[in-house]
Amino acid sequence: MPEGHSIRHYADMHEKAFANTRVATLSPQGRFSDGAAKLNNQLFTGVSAHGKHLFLHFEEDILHIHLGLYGSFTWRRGPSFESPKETARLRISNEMFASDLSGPTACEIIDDAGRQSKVSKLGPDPIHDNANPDDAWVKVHKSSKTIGELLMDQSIIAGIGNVYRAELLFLSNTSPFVPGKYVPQEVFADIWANSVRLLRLGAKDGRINTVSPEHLQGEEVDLHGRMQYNYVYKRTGRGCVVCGTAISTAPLAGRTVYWCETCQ
DNA sequence: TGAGTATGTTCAG
DNA sequence: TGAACCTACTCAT
Repeated sequence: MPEGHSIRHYADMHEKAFANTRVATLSPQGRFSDGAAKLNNQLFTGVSAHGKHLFLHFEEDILHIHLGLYGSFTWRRGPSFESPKETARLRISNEMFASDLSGPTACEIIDDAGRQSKVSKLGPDPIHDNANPDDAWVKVHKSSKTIGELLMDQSIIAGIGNVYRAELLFLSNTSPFVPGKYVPQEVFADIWANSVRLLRLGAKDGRINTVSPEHLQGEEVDLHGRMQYNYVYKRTGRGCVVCGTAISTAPLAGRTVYWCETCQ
């Protein structure tokens, strides 16, 4: 479930579980055997993250992980662990915890120059305390691309994906198809402020929840009886949480965008 | 059992 | 712009 909030969540988990301990690493699936051998028995020194990129710091190396669309971590608590699945790219463990990584787009050993190179290609990450949206605003304000495309561009804002795109645009009552240059500055400021708030909330909860308490009505449950967590994302065939209008969909920036034609 | 879908990125053309 | 790639889950047959 990898947008920026998940990466922050996983970073925090690894920090708590492994920081300042010596870890064992192996690659059950075999596609990262050399890397796992190099990391094995190193001191785990800390974590950093920017947007959807996770960096695990070891005493000699940095492990760069990007989960892509399918990647995930499975956590196991010791002192005795279940064996990792055969599909696990990497298991990291100490005496008390194990994390199993499967399906990542990237799992590679880099150095600090490599880390800086990757981060330099990314826009500000709203989840960071010192993130500055000024450059992102300048890029949006100059662009003839739609705001729905721009929000998916990691070099403008890092960490937003298809769910947050749909929800942030809904919360600012903005159509995904408005060109960036026609987005008012106060609307962009609203999108940014909500991204800061919702990415942090998602990182804390470990899942995306964008719906305000006043909209969390008892009847707002999905087919499985679970509470409603999104206003528009994947609500095709159901009504907008606020006004009841059927949710529209269209491909935009290679992904399906969801919006309410009345509210936005 | 197989098709379809998914919160993403990169590279070829 | 489209295809390729990585995995797990749901739904229809």
